[in-house]
Amino acid sequence: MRSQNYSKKRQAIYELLLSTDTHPSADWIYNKLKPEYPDLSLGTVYRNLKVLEENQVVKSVAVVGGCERYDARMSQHSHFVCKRCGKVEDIFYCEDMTDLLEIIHISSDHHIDNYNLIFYGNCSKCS
Amino acid sequence: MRSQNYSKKRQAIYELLLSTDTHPSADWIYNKLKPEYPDLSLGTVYRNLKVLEENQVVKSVAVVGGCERYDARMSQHSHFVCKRCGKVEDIFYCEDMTDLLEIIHISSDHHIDNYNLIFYGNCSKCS
DNA sequence: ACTAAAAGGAGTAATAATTATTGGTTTACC
DNA sequence: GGTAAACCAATAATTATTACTCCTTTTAGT
Repeated sequence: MRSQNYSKKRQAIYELLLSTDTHPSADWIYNKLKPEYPDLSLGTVYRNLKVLEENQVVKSVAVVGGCERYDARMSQHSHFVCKRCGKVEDIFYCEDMTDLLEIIHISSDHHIDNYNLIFYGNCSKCS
Repeated sequence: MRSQNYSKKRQAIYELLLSTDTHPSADWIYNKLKPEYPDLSLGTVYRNLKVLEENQVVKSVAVVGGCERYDARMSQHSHFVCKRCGKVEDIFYCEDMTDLLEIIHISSDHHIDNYNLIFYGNCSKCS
């Protein structure tokens, strides 16, 4: 990584992710940034998403229709996925599972880093 | 669907899923059944998994390394996924979220059918 | 500033999981 | 027995994602 900053495009990808709550796919990001960065390539979006993921400033929160969906909100929260339209929404009301993690760790002897809780259904528009 | 029963191969796929707790992928199922059904085709496995999923006797519980993993255990439970070796294990100790579902339904107006809770980490062998 | 090394990127080719198609076989049911 | 639907193998097609090649930009050390 460069010491100073992210590159222009990497920064743009990150900021787009920060600015939206739609939990976009790589393709969505590509199409959104293409007008402003006409020489952007889809491979660059994928590569930078991976870099941002390694840097722990972005994570994949769900796979909807075979397609990874990303989020720059790193605090623990859950998601709702509409099975019909594929929309992904944040769910903040959620119990703290710290105790549960501890219990599972002790009983299973696995080291658990994090968890992912996804609710599936039909959103208000689709039902 | 035929009125009597599942076809031989569909039944074999379903029974294999019932008999294991490894949460296999389509490919794993294919390779496991191939010796006994030499003319089995991978497409048949995919197609039947989809049929079984529609019939609600099987469900996809996780995507590990870009690969769907299936489970015939339909009662609500959670899973542990090892980030290193990709193993998927059942986690039964888990709070009942019925109340939570109700709260989310009321506050978000989405109709929630089910949820999926996955824990990620390194299994005892890998850590 | 100068330069070698590393990072970043576009464009394209390659992978890999999954799905669709086609054409033939088996089964159910009358 | 005949017909329509279910089933299936084989293959082709699709689609998301990754790897590769070659070029440009940036960085760090002198």
